Amino acid sequence: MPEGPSILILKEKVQPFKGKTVVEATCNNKTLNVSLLIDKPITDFKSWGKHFLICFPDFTVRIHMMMFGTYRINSHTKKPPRLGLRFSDDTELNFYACQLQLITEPLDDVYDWQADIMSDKWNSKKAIKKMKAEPELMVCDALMDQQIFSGVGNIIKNEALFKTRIHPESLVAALTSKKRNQMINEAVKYAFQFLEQKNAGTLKKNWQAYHKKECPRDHVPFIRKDTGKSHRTSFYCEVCMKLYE
DNA sequence: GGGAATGTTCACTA
DNA sequence: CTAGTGAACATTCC
Repeated sequence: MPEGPSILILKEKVQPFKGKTVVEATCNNKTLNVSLLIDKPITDFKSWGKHFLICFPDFTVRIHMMMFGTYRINSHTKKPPRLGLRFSDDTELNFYACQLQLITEPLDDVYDWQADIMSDKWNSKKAIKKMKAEPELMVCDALMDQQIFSGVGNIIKNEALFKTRIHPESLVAALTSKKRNQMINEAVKYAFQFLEQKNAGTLKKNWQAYHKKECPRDHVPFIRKDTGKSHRTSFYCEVCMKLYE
């Protein structure tokens, strides 16, 4: 479910609920005091990378889908939802297997919108600055760092590195500035392609690296390895992807 | 049944 | 104190 583009799709789908007032709210664990939501209007939906934000007048409910989160709009599954919202016109929103958090601070104090790769406030110069502050970071970890590239997940990481021919264990400081800029631009570009392809149902079909067995360029087996301090799986080709170190 | 997977945080140890 | 490890959560598929 996660990765930034999927959250944008969710945000788009719930637009009809903007302005509706919650008449009933349930939570299948104790992570959110749902009585706070009763009779409160949803003022907006926002997102920051993988965070989905339901805004109310005086607070925000943060939903993180983690690995397995799902949702249903105007329907539900057999299991009680982690967060279930019902409205007076008999419509409902249900979220499952997700992490909930109440945010009472102003969102501008909590989130650096310029770090969200899919936001129109995205600022690549700021990301470069953050990368320069951690020169020993491997690029696989840098891309997955939500404070630098909010919204990037393991799929976007693998596809962007393959397309730009950068070995995932390359060090940030060793990249040429040209290569670094290519990597950043490709991550952003692919995130939007991800969005389009997911909507078209062609996402998996278009993967060139993620979970692939061999390199489509060189037809040699991909290396599949836990990389970096994040220990997330990378799929890469030692023939065409250069290691900068 | 075991293992893996689009993710993150926290407790614990060396 | 810090870096690294393992656990925890939760779901579905093979």
